[in-house]
Amino acid sequence: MWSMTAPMKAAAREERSSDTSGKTEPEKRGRKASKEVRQQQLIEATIDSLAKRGYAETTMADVADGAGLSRGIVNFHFESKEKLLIATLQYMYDEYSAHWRAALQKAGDDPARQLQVLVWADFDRSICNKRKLAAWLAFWGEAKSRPVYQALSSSRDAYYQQVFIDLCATLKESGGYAYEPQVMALALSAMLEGLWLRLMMGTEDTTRETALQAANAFLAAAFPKHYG
Amino acid sequence: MWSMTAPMKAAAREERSSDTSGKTEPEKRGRKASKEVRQQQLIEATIDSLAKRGYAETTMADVADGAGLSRGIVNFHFESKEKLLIATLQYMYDEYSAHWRAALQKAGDDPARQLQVLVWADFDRSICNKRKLAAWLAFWGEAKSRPVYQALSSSRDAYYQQVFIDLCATLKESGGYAYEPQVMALALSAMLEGLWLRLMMGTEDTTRETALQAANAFLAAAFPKHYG
DNA sequence: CCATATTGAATGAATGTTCAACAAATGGTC
DNA sequence: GACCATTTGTTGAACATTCATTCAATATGG
Repeated sequence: MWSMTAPMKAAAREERSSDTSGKTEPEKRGRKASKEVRQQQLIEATIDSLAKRGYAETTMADVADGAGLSRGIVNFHFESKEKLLIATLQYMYDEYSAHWRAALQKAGDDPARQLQVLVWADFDRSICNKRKLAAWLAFWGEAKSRPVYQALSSSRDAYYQQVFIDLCATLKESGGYAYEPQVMALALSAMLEGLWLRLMMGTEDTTRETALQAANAFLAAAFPKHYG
Repeated sequence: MWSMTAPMKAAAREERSSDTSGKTEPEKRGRKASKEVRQQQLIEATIDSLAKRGYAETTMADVADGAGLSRGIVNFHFESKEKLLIATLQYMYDEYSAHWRAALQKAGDDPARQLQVLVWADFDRSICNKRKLAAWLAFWGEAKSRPVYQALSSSRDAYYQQVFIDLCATLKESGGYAYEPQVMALALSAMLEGLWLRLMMGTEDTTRETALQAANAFLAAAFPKHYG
């Protein structure tokens, strides 16, 4: 439903876990905002709640409170709690998707640079912040037992993976490497997800900077001719 | 509480998601089993439920049913639902911990072989199966919002990470590599967790075999003198 | 004034916890 | 070994709470 509808506007907002709700926004807030504005507001409040309380403890009341609205409002805009959560997941999926596609677009034609840019995109502040990562992880935890989530829950989808494979294949040819592109692409994308996981868990020893360092070390090791 | 108490017995059982409960076990089952047996039985039923229904939908009734016992029994052996879940997480943590330590013990003195063995241990059937992985992910999804889980939820703890760093440092010296041991250790362990994640999600393109292939490709790229 | 949005109390279902009754094991005594 | 008392384990119904959902009343904007 909300596929690709202005996801970057929200992305540019970065972390907003400190300000408790959308109240401070310049949008008309008190009552009678447009449908789209209210829905996005509620989705953002849902992400807040997922990040703060986890999936299991996220309640409709908490979402409504977080948005500064009344209890029944969520069932009006979204039919049920389940649909709200699906819409939220779709929203994050679209945002992530649009982000790496835009980055790739601007990267130019050099495949080595394209791969580098994709890695950077993963650790961009607009995507890779505690709030969003926590929300992703909350969904992942429920994905296997909910078929509806499964398709959307891996932010890196089949197409993303294919782009990785193609880039690895191109680099292999131009650099004369020995690996299988498919295998190396899996190793690389798995490492990116693993670094996300570390950041989500919030262990002190992993920051966005050290994660990026690790990713670069991997690139240098796997493609020494290109990133030496 | 259950730290290190015979975790391998359960590990050897492998996947048991098909047989619905512990009923078929030769242990005395009908009534009045020993405290430890009942607790382990309930923990296994909890893992089943987490894997099948996810964290949010796991109920005390489902756990009791899964173990073939009555409703009130869980509150007798564990004081509350929260304590049952913590005990379950502790149980899995201990099992994982004991598994890689035992593998490392048997690996001999060659650091290259030790690292290889640690990677293999991660994809051993007793540890790396759908049931256990799903349960891990269920806990991870709740970890950031629950301080109690945080320490136990990263199966790979600080000590594990230090072992990785030390091995990377040793290999760097003997192979004359350029990377920073700490950074490469992070990249490697992140990739392992990322591969787990892929396996948990159950996407068709990643199996235990392809995951192991990817891990080996990483080792070969990062330590060409040792795994060429 | 009509369509649309919003409120907040009422409702009912789901679920964790408690507990009194009951059953099985244990151990001591004859 | 038989008997009984005590401890320990188990059951299932009752209870209290939390929460998603519904909806009649109300407010808003066009």
